[in-house]
Amino acid sequence: MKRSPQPGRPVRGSTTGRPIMALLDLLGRRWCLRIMWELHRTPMTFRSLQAACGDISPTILNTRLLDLREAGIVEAGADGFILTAEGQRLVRELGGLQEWAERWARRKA
Amino acid sequence: MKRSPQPGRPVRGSTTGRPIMALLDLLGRRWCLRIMWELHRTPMTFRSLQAACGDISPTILNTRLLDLREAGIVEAGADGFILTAEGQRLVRELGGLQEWAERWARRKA
DNA sequence: TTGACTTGCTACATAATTTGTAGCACTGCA
DNA sequence: TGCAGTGCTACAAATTATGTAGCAAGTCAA
Repeated sequence: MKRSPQPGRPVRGSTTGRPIMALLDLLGRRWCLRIMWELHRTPMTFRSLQAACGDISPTILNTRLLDLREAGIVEAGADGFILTAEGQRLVRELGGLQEWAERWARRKA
Repeated sequence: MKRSPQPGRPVRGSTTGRPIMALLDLLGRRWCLRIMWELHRTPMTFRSLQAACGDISPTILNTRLLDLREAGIVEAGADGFILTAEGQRLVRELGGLQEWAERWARRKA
Protein backbone atom coordinates (compact mmCIF):
# COMPACT_ATOMS: atom_id res chain seq x y z
CA MET A 1 0.00 0.00 0.00
CA LYS A 2 1.53 3.28 -1.07
CA ARG A 3 1.95 6.03 1.50
CA SER A 4 0.10 9.31 1.27
CA PRO A 5 2.10 12.46 0.52
CA GLN A 6 3.96 14.11 3.40
CA PRO A 7 5.97 17.32 3.63
CA GLY A 8 9.68 16.63 3.57
CA ARG A 9 9.35 13.61 1.33
CA PRO A 10 9.53 13.44 -2.46
CA VAL A 11 6.08 13.31 -4.03
CA ARG A 12 4.72 12.88 -7.50
CA GLY A 13 6.37 15.46 -9.71
CA SER A 14 8.76 16.88 -7.13
CA THR A 15 11.77 15.48 -5.36
CA THR A 16 12.44 18.54 -3.23
CA GLY A 17 10.07 17.70 -0.40
CA ARG A 18 8.64 21.21 -0.41
CA PRO A 19 5.47 21.17 1.70
CA ILE A 20 3.31 22.85 -0.91
CA MET A 21 4.16 20.10 -3.38
CA ALA A 22 3.03 17.41 -0.98
CA LEU A 23 -0.19 19.33 -0.37
CA LEU A 24 -0.91 19.81 -4.08
CA ASP A 25 -0.32 16.10 -4.58
CA LEU A 26 -2.68 15.21 -1.76
CA LEU A 27 -5.45 17.62 -2.76
CA GLY A 28 -5.16 16.52 -6.37
CA ARG A 29 -6.22 12.99 -5.54
CA ARG A 30 -9.67 12.05 -6.60
CA TRP A 31 -12.44 12.85 -4.08
CA CYS A 32 -10.05 14.51 -1.66
CA LEU A 33 -11.38 18.06 -2.05
CA ARG A 34 -14.94 16.86 -2.24
CA ILE A 35 -14.71 14.88 0.98
CA MET A 36 -13.28 17.88 2.81
CA TRP A 37 -16.01 20.01 1.33
CA GLU A 38 -18.78 17.71 2.52
CA LEU A 39 -17.33 17.60 6.02
CA HIS A 40 -17.03 21.34 6.47
CA ARG A 41 -20.45 21.72 8.08
CA THR A 42 -21.15 18.68 10.13
CA PRO A 43 -19.67 15.33 11.19
CA MET A 44 -20.68 12.47 8.95
CA THR A 45 -20.56 8.71 9.25
CA PHE A 46 -18.72 6.66 6.68
CA ARG A 47 -21.96 5.76 5.02
CA SER A 48 -23.52 9.20 5.03
CA LEU A 49 -20.32 10.60 3.58
CA GLN A 50 -20.46 7.94 0.95
CA ALA A 51 -24.02 8.95 0.08
CA ALA A 52 -23.17 12.66 0.07
CA CYS A 53 -20.51 12.00 -2.55
CA GLY A 54 -23.00 10.36 -4.86
CA ASP A 55 -22.46 6.78 -3.69
CA ILE A 56 -18.72 6.83 -4.10
CA SER A 57 -17.22 3.39 -3.75
CA PRO A 58 -16.24 2.47 -0.18
CA THR A 59 -12.82 1.35 -1.35
CA ILE A 60 -11.74 4.76 -2.50
CA LEU A 61 -13.56 6.57 0.29
CA ASN A 62 -11.59 4.56 2.79
CA THR A 63 -8.22 5.19 1.16
CA ARG A 64 -8.92 8.92 0.89
CA LEU A 65 -10.00 9.03 4.53
CA LEU A 66 -6.73 7.33 5.45
CA ASP A 67 -4.81 9.92 3.40
CA LEU A 68 -6.68 12.76 5.05
CA ARG A 69 -6.27 11.31 8.51
CA GLU A 70 -2.56 10.76 8.01
CA ALA A 71 -2.29 14.41 6.97
CA GLY A 72 -4.12 15.47 10.12
CA ILE A 73 -6.99 17.00 8.18
CA VAL A 74 -9.73 14.58 9.20
CA GLU A 75 -10.22 12.54 12.32
CA ALA A 76 -12.73 10.03 13.59
CA GLY A 77 -14.92 11.53 16.29
CA ALA A 78 -17.80 10.18 18.33
CA ASP A 79 -20.45 11.25 15.82
CA GLY A 80 -18.48 10.23 12.74
CA PHE A 81 -15.70 11.75 10.73
CA ILE A 82 -14.89 15.41 11.32
CA LEU A 83 -12.37 17.99 10.23
CA THR A 84 -9.54 18.64 12.67
CA ALA A 85 -8.75 22.22 13.64
CA GLU A 86 -6.11 22.28 10.91
CA GLY A 87 -8.57 20.71 8.50
CA GLN A 88 -11.06 23.47 9.20
CA ARG A 89 -8.37 26.03 8.56
CA LEU A 90 -7.57 24.38 5.25
CA VAL A 91 -11.18 24.33 4.15
CA ARG A 92 -11.46 27.97 5.13
CA GLU A 93 -8.59 28.68 2.74
CA LEU A 94 -10.69 27.04 0.07
CA GLY A 95 -13.74 29.09 0.90
CA GLY A 96 -13.28 31.38 -2.06
CA LEU A 97 -13.72 28.50 -4.47
CA GLN A 98 -17.46 28.65 -3.99
CA GLU A 99 -17.62 32.23 -5.12
CA TRP A 100 -15.28 31.57 -8.02
CA ALA A 101 -17.43 28.68 -9.16
CA GLU A 102 -20.56 30.84 -9.11
CA ARG A 103 -18.85 33.38 -11.30
CA TRP A 104 -17.70 30.59 -13.59
CA ALA A 105 -21.31 29.48 -14.00
CA ARG A 106 -22.40 33.01 -14.80
CA ARG A 107 -19.65 33.32 -17.39
CA LYS A 108 -20.74 30.13 -19.09
CA ALA A 109 -24.41 31.10 -19.03
CA MET B 1 -12.87 11.80 -25.52
CA LYS B 2 -14.68 12.71 -22.34
CA ARG B 3 -15.55 16.33 -21.73
CA SER B 4 -14.13 18.30 -18.86
CA PRO B 5 -16.45 19.31 -16.03
CA GLN B 6 -18.67 22.34 -16.55
CA PRO B 7 -21.08 24.17 -14.25
CA GLY B 8 -24.66 23.26 -15.01
CA ARG B 9 -23.80 19.71 -16.03
CA PRO B 10 -23.75 16.62 -13.89
CA VAL B 11 -20.21 15.70 -12.82
CA ARG B 12 -18.60 12.84 -10.97
CA GLY B 13 -20.43 12.42 -7.69
CA SER B 14 -23.12 15.04 -8.26
CA THR B 15 -26.03 15.23 -10.62
CA THR B 16 -27.21 18.67 -9.54
CA GLY B 17 -24.94 20.72 -11.77
CA ARG B 18 -23.91 22.96 -8.89
CA PRO B 19 -20.91 24.99 -9.99
CA ILE B 20 -18.81 24.17 -6.94
CA MET B 21 -19.17 20.46 -7.69
CA ALA B 22 -17.86 20.92 -11.20
CA LEU B 23 -14.95 22.92 -9.85
CA LEU B 24 -14.08 20.35 -7.20
CA ASP B 25 -14.19 17.67 -9.88
CA LEU B 26 -11.90 19.68 -12.14
CA LEU B 27 -9.38 20.61 -9.45
CA GLY B 28 -9.32 17.03 -8.19
CA ARG B 29 -7.90 15.76 -11.48
CA ARG B 30 -4.29 14.79 -11.33
CA TRP B 31 -1.82 17.61 -12.02
CA CYS B 32 -4.52 20.24 -12.29
CA LEU B 33 -3.62 22.19 -9.15
CA ARG B 34 0.09 21.75 -9.77
CA ILE B 35 -0.10 23.12 -13.31
CA MET B 36 -1.99 26.19 -12.13
CA TRP B 37 0.53 26.61 -9.36
CA GLU B 38 3.49 26.51 -11.74
CA LEU B 39 1.87 29.06 -14.02
CA HIS B 40 1.10 31.61 -11.33
CA ARG B 41 4.33 33.53 -11.78
CA THR B 42 5.28 33.44 -15.42
CA PRO B 43 4.16 32.11 -18.79
CA MET B 44 5.63 28.73 -19.66
CA THR B 45 5.94 26.73 -22.82
CA PHE B 46 4.53 23.24 -23.04
CA ARG B 47 7.96 21.77 -22.56
CA SER B 48 9.08 24.01 -19.71
CA LEU B 49 5.81 23.31 -17.94
CA GLN B 50 6.43 19.64 -18.47
CA ALA B 51 9.89 19.98 -16.91
CA ALA B 52 8.59 22.08 -14.01
CA CYS B 53 6.17 19.30 -13.12
CA GLY B 54 8.99 16.75 -12.90
CA ASP B 55 8.80 15.49 -16.47
CA ILE B 56 5.11 14.77 -16.40
CA SER B 57 4.02 12.83 -19.45
CA PRO B 58 2.95 15.01 -22.38
CA THR B 59 -0.23 13.02 -22.77
CA ILE B 60 -1.65 14.00 -19.43
CA LEU B 61 -0.22 17.51 -19.58
CA ASN B 62 -2.06 18.07 -22.81
CA THR B 63 -5.37 16.73 -21.55
CA ARG B 64 -5.11 18.81 -18.35
CA LEU B 65 -4.27 21.92 -20.39
CA LEU B 66 -7.35 21.25 -22.50
CA ASP B 67 -9.45 20.92 -19.33
CA LEU B 68 -8.05 24.15 -17.94
CA ARG B 69 -8.48 26.01 -21.21
CA GLU B 70 -12.05 24.83 -21.58
CA ALA B 71 -12.69 26.13 -18.06
CA GLY B 72 -11.20 29.48 -19.00
CA ILE B 73 -8.44 29.19 -16.43
CA VAL B 74 -5.49 28.89 -18.80
CA GLU B 75 -4.94 30.24 -22.28
CA ALA B 76 -2.20 30.06 -24.88
CA GLY B 77 -0.37 33.38 -25.17
CA ALA B 78 2.54 34.53 -27.31
CA ASP B 79 5.17 33.46 -24.77
CA GLY B 80 3.52 30.18 -23.84
CA PHE B 81 0.67 29.16 -21.61
CA ILE B 82 -0.61 31.69 -19.10
CA LEU B 83 -3.34 32.04 -16.54
CA THR B 84 -6.37 34.03 -17.67
CA ALA B 85 -7.64 36.83 -15.46
CA GLU B 86 -10.10 34.37 -13.94
CA GLY B 87 -7.33 31.83 -13.59
CA GLN B 88 -5.24 34.31 -11.64
CA ARG B 89 -8.19 35.01 -9.40
CA LEU B 90 -8.59 31.29 -8.75
CA VAL B 91 -4.92 30.82 -7.90
CA ARG B 92 -5.16 33.80 -5.59
CA GLU B 93 -7.93 31.96 -3.75
CA LEU B 94 -5.50 29.11 -3.33
CA GLY B 95 -2.76 31.39 -2.02
CA GLY B 96 -3.33 30.35 1.56
CA LEU B 97 -2.41 26.77 0.75
CA GLN B 98 1.27 27.69 0.80
CA GLU B 99 1.05 28.93 4.35
CA TRP B 100 -1.02 25.96 5.42
CA ALA B 101 1.55 23.58 3.94
CA GLU B 102 4.39 25.29 5.80
CA ARG B 103 2.50 24.85 9.04
CA TRP B 104 1.85 21.22 8.14
CA ALA B 105 5.58 20.69 7.72
CA ARG B 106 6.29 22.30 11.06
CA ARG B 107 3.68 20.11 12.70
CA LYS B 108 5.26 16.97 11.25
CA ALA B 109 8.76 18.06 12.20
C1' DT C 1 -29.44 -14.41 24.16
C1' DT C 2 -31.26 -13.94 20.05
C1' DG C 3 -32.13 -11.19 16.19
C1' DA C 4 -32.44 -7.05 13.60
C1' DC C 5 -30.06 -3.07 12.99
C1' DT C 6 -26.00 0.15 11.91
C1' DT C 7 -21.26 0.94 11.95
C1' DG C 8 -16.41 1.06 9.47
C1' DC C 9 -14.27 -1.36 6.35
C1' DT C 10 -12.26 -5.31 3.01
C1' DA C 11 -12.10 -8.59 -1.27
C1' DC C 12 -11.92 -8.81 -5.76
C1' DA C 13 -12.85 -8.44 -10.58
C1' DT C 14 -13.64 -4.74 -14.05
C1' DA C 15 -13.12 -0.26 -15.95
C1' DA C 16 -10.97 4.13 -16.35
C1' DT C 17 -7.09 7.04 -15.93
C1' DT C 18 -2.22 7.94 -15.90
C1' DT C 19 2.49 6.99 -17.38
C1' DG C 20 6.44 6.53 -20.35
C1' DT C 21 8.57 6.38 -24.79
C1' DA C 22 8.88 7.50 -29.38
C1' DG C 23 8.16 10.57 -32.74
C1' DC C 24 5.24 13.64 -36.06
C1' DA C 25 4.11 18.17 -38.16
C1' DC C 26 4.94 22.92 -37.89
C1' DT C 27 7.60 27.31 -37.21
C1' DG C 28 11.46 30.39 -37.19
C1' DC C 29 16.23 31.08 -38.16
C1' DA C 30 20.52 30.66 -40.41
C1' DT D 1 18.72 23.51 -46.97
C1' DG D 2 19.38 22.02 -42.28
C1' DC D 3 18.76 22.58 -37.45
C1' DA D 4 16.45 23.50 -33.19
C1' DG D 5 12.44 24.48 -30.80
C1' DT D 6 7.43 24.33 -30.53
C1' DG D 7 2.70 21.88 -29.38
C1' DC D 8 1.01 17.70 -29.55
C1' DT D 9 -0.30 12.47 -30.74
C1' DA D 10 0.07 7.08 -30.72
C1' DC D 11 0.09 3.32 -28.12
C1' DA D 12 1.22 -0.21 -24.78
C1' DA D 13 2.00 -0.80 -19.84
C1' DA D 14 1.18 0.42 -15.12
C1' DT D 15 -1.52 2.50 -11.71
C1' DT D 16 -5.82 3.99 -9.73
C1' DA D 17 -10.79 4.08 -9.34
C1' DT D 18 -15.32 1.71 -9.56
C1' DG D 19 -18.98 -1.42 -8.32
C1' DT D 20 -20.79 -5.28 -5.88
C1' DA D 21 -20.90 -8.30 -2.23
C1' DG D 22 -20.27 -9.06 2.29
C1' DC D 23 -17.62 -9.43 6.94
C1' DA D 24 -16.82 -8.40 11.90
C1' DA D 25 -18.05 -5.55 15.68
C1' DG D 26 -21.18 -2.71 18.18
C1' DT D 27 -26.08 -1.27 19.86
C1' DC D 28 -30.55 -1.87 21.20
C1' DA D 29 -34.90 -4.18 21.94
C1' DA D 30 -37.43 -8.29 23.02
